[in-house]
Amino acid sequence: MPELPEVETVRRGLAPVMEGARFAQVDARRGDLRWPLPKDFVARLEGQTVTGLGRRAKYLLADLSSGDVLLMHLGMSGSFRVTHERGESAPGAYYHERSKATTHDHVVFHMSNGAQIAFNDPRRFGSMKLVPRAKLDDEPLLRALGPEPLGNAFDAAMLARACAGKKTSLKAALSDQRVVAGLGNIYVCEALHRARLSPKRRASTIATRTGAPNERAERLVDAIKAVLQDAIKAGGSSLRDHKQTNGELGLFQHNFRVYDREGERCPTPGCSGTIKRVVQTGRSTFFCPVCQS
DNA sequence: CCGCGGGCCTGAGAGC
DNA sequence: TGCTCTCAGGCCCGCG
Repeated sequence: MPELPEVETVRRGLAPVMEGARFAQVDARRGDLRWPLPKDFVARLEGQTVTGLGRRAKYLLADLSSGDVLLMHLGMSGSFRVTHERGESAPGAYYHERSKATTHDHVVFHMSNGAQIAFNDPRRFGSMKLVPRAKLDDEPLLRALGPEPLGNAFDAAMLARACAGKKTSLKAALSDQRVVAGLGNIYVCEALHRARLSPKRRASTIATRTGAPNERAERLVDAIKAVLQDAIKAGGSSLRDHKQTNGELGLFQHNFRVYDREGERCPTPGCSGTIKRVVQTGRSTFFCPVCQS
C-alpha cells in the first residue's frame, strides 16, 4: 500500500503517542514477516522510551533510549492502528476502549501512556528490524536509498544526474528507490502526468549529453514535489489497506488524475485524450497518450 | 554494472 | 453458491 505520503501520514499519527512514551509491553504475535523478527525483539523493546519518530523513504524509524533504532516498513498491506487502554494521562482517555487483537495484528505495542499500537499486515510484506544507531549508516536497507523527494537535495540537477545514461524508462527510473526514495506505482504515474511526460520515455532524456538538467527535469521535479505535498495534506490514498492511525481513510485517491482511471477522459485542461493502461516491468502504468510525451 | 522477471503472501473482485 | 483466475501502494534476488 504505502508510498511516501501514506508512510508520512502514519508517522504523524504515531508520533504524538509514541514520542516520550515507553514500551510497557510488546506482543510479537507473529514473527514471520518479510524478514523474521529477531529472537530478542521483545526484550530489546520493552522498557525503552521512544525519543523520536522519523521517516526515511518508506521506512519509519523510532529512536530508542537504549541506542537502538526500530526500523519499520509497511510493505504492500501494512497499517498501524492506535487505540487507548487504561490511560492515566492518555490523550484520548475518554474512550477507554481496549481494542481486541484482530486478524493480522502481528505486533502490538502497549505504551506507558496507555496507547495501544497494533501493526496489521495481511500480506506480511512489511517488517521490523532493530539496528544500533551507530550502525545506521551501514544499514543495507537504507544505504542505497536516493534523496528524499521533498528535501532540498532533490532538485532537477540531481535527478538529471541520476537519470543520465539510463536506458530504462522514466517510469522504472522513478520507481527505483536509489534514484529518488519514496515514490511508488501511484505517485510515479501521477507525477509523470502532471509533468506531461510519457512513462515510456527513456530516463536519460531529462538530461543533456553532459548530464545537466533540461526543462523536462525541472517540470518533473516540480510535479513530484507537488503531488507528494498534496497527497500528504489529504492523509494519503486509501485504496484497500491504507488507513490513518485513527482508522480514518486517506482522501487523495479522489484526486488521482490517471491512476486506476483507465478509459476515463484525461483531466488536463484542453486535452481530449483517454487514460490508457499499460504494463511496465510487471506493474500497471496509467497515462494519457495525448498530453504526455 | 544494468535491467528484467520471479517470488514472497493474502484477499477482493470478476467471470463462469 | 463456489470455484478459478487476475490483480494489488513493495522490494530482494538471481539471471542473462
